[in-house]
Amino acid sequence: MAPASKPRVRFAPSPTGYLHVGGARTALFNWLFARHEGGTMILRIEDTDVERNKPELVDGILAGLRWLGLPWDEGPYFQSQRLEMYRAAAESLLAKGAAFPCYCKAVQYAGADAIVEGEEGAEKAARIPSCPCRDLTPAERAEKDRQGLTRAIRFASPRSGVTRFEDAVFGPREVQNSEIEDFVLLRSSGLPTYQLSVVVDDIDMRITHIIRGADHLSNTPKQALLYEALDAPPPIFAHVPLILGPDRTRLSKRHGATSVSSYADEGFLPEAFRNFLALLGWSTGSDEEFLRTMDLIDRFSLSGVSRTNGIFDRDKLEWFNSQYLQKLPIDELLPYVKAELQRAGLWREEWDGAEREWFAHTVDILRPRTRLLPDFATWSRAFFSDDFDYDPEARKKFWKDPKLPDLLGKLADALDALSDWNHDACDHALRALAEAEGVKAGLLINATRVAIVGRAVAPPLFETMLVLGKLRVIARLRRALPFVSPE
RNA sequence: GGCGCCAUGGUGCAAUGGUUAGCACAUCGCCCUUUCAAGGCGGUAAUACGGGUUCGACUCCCGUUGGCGCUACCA
Repeated sequence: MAPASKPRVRFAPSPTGYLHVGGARTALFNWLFARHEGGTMILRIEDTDVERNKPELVDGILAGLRWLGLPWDEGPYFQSQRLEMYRAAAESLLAKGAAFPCYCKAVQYAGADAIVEGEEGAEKAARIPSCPCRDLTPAERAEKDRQGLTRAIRFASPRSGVTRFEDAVFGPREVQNSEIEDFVLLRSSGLPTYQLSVVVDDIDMRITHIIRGADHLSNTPKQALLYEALDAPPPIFAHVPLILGPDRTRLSKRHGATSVSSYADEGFLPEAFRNFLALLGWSTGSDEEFLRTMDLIDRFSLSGVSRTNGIFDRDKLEWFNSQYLQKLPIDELLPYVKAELQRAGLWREEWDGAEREWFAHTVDILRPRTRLLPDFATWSRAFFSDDFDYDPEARKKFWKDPKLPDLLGKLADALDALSDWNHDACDHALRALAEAEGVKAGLLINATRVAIVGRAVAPPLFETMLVLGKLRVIARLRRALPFVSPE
């Protein structure tokens, strides 16, 4: 047994788009694995494609990882700053004869689909193209160089035999080398392709486990070949299944919100998001679902990763969020609510000081009804501000009875006369009035709720009244009277 | 087209070759109830299809179908 060194993993996004849910889950799996194993997670930005690369997106990706709560241990490294290393590797491969210069124009060699579209007979022969430049003699190469032709460097794939590698999720794999084309390592621009840079970096950074999307599975044999050609031991690969949209196609912009930041904006809790993401393509093997981050770290194992592509289920995500909104220790939740109220311009500093207990209690009675953070500032607004309006639907539903203006006025008086402001006192006062007036308590309760919080949705009335306080309740009741008259 | 991967309710996951195929989301109903939630209880709903192997197959093998991926001087 080799001395067990701690695993080193990396998350390697390319800045061609924002951090989407698929990338987020890959990052999460890497992070969970590293934390579980006591290893290291490296962040590397794969920005070798100058055409598509958008440097300004890097900040967004970093912000997404921070919001998700996935701090990396090393990096970020940028491939664009390590170009010399890739060129040197390509040169050494060239020197060894494991690679060769290619003088073809890029368009001449643009993918199998283009090549196959010929006559029927030609199809089979054209399958795995092998670049003719591979067989050029030294003299011919010298001649091409003299002509000043631009050259790319291609890997000279073995023409027979098989290539094997180990995948922690998909098991041992092997492919026929005849299926592997002479892929480009260094473009004619001198910039490396993904295949080269990823292997060179993973070797240089001593990566032990490559956890990435299954879309890379088919290309892994090429990389296994490169490890061999570079005299480096291959790492353990772990390809995780893809996340698809509800229409079973790859997640993309047309599926609506796919960027992590949009979920942050919508008011999801990062930990709920993590819990949801972790269970998409991985399970503990049991039925447990509510797993806090410590639990996830504790149980995470590559052996629990599924091989089946999964569909992003927004409903389940929301369910997880509502679970966290309800089950989190109140002190953990408060900062999020505070931030939400600040965002809505409703925050008051005393809720962090003298009235902290009031704030905690109010949030506590509100939270069973919340699903997203903004709920605290929208339908719960009246709990944090005197400036609120009456929901038209609620008015329509609970302010129908023509006796209501009169009744609510009397209720305000009765409440005003109370010497003690507590749940039972309010309860008794309201019910006594209902009985004296010959109406159901429910009529008064529902109408009062709309009057004091403006909505049909709120915690139980007397708890609401306690939290609002006597003065507010009475004032709001009287303020509502002119509006209660049914048309 | 070629090569490869995958296949359990609508969705996400369970089930040493032997269970009435389990859990959760969604959905429907009931309970609770002062609105809305939450919570509790229950219902509808799945092993893609066809062949094998086996006393016995969701599980192993083959084929078909379907989905996905790769097949770029993208990553």
